[in-house]
Amino acid sequence: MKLSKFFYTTLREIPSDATMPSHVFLMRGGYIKPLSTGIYSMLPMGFRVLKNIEKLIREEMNSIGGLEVDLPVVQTAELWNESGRYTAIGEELLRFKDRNNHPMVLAMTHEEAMTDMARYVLSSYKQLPFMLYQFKTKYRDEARARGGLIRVREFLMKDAYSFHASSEDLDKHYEEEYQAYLRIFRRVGIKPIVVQSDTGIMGGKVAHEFMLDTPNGEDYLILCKSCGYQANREIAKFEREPYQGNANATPEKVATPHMESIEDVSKFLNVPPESTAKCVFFNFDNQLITVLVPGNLEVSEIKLHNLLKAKDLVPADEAMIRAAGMEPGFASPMGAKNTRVIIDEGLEFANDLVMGANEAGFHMKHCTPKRDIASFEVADIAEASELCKCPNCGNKLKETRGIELGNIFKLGTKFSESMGATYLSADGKSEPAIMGCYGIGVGRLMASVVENSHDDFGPIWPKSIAPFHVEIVTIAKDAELLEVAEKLESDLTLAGFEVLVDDREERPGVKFKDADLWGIPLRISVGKKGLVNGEIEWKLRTEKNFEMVAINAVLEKVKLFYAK
RNA sequence: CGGAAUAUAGCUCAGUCUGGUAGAGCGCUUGCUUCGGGAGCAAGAGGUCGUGAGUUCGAAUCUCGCUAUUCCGACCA
Repeated sequence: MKLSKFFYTTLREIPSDATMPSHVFLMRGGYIKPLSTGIYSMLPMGFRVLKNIEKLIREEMNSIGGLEVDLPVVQTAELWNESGRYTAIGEELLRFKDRNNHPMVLAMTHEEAMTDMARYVLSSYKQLPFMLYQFKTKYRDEARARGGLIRVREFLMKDAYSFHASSEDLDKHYEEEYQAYLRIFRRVGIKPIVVQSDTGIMGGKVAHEFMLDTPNGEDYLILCKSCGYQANREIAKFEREPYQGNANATPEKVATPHMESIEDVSKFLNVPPESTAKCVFFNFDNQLITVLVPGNLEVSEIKLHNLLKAKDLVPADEAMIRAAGMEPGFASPMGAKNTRVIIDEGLEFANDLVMGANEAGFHMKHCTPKRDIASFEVADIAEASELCKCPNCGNKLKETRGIELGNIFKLGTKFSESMGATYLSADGKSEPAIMGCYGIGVGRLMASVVENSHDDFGPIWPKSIAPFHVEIVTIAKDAELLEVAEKLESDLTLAGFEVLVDDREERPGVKFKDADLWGIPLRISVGKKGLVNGEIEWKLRTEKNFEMVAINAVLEKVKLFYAK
């Protein structure tokens, strides 16, 4: 491909709205073009990378028995009603009406459509198991798209769904998917952190997320360096260390004027934060939920969400709190009425705590929940942090941030049951298929590769997905140089390599800067000086310096380079 | 959905406070000179100053509404 015939652009300056490296370079290199918030067009350069990633994922899906299909993006509300998700999902699901006034949706994922396809064909246990996958546009009406391709509204996703006759068979396939995912990420140069994750409104039980470890990540991960426990902070468990003081001391009211935060109170009373109890209020279906966690920790809204099976959970307003007999800022469930009280596991056996006195300007010392709170439920509702210890081995936990590259998920029978994807078992009984689902965001992976592999000048694409295998740059406008470049191009192309020739009448500096933005693994420069000796310059994108190579040795050397 | 900000040439931005002929750099076109990490000179093309009202003799500039975009947070199979 001659650059003069290619459709491309590069930006000299950093787009004003780009902050993350992947966003900056994908814009500057002319890979993507924004069309609206979180909606991007792919230019030829970007599309080539995307297609290469797609190809690589396809190979791995086929290698574990996947069969590629294609499902519609526009679907009926009716289909989504079958699974119950038409009402269960909030505004993230884009709803609209067609000309006949039928309610429709833009698919944000394809469990329903895939289950629909499965039930059309499935009738006997003899057909199981099978795994179907596709590369398909998803639309999610994200409240806040950000970071270029990292979090978008419309995106390409590989989504796979497997169907099984037994949970053992699902387990077996789940492991195959897990290994295939590791291979996919390794092939693009990423070593993911695999964490246990929330199963959310998908139903199901076990789920893992594959995360790129990066400070730019949106997800918080909790890791144990000694035993390998890894979980998304949303659901991470940790060992509780109930505060133990003087178990026999009885509650005593103390003045704490204007001390509304845990930090203020613990400093003022000279007690450690973990000896206080943080009281947080939520409104769940107009019922007041009072949550109590150790003062040094935060409430995990995800855990609470899952515990309550809540769709809408919002902070309670002051009037509601006062109506239950509590005083915001100085609150505790002691003596409270008309509220459901949930306390974290870490407080169940704690004693001698400082809690609110439900009177402005006062707290109570020496409180023991078991004794002093009339009735409560105990649950795991505090958020893990670096202050906590590993639930498995008791060592100190670490926190890091990550970008979710993909997830795998044991769905179970949520969809097959509600939608009737059943089969007759060997003993003639009708059974719902047991399902798993497995997703990878293709565009997000493309951006993540850049996050993971770039320098100050641009992306450094791995050989597996680079937009071209080789870029040939002519160093001066000279017919002879172009002839050599063209000869190399045709030799390499015949050998199956994809070659970009920068044949522009531009100064070398311009060409080199652009080459860096395109991140092609191998750059061959054809210049007058080298040509005298029948040599070209061989430079890897990963290296700073180049070496001289005889023109007639180039083809073999390229083959060798790409064989590795 | 809360908080903050921005909207002027293809891109990055100045001009707005203090109303009076639409600006710069880069990019683009043409010519000349250059030619190894985003060259120089010269001449050009390119903008209903997001949008709608209002104030004014006069609005990019002041006032109000709307829209879009970005950042922080909330939300997020």
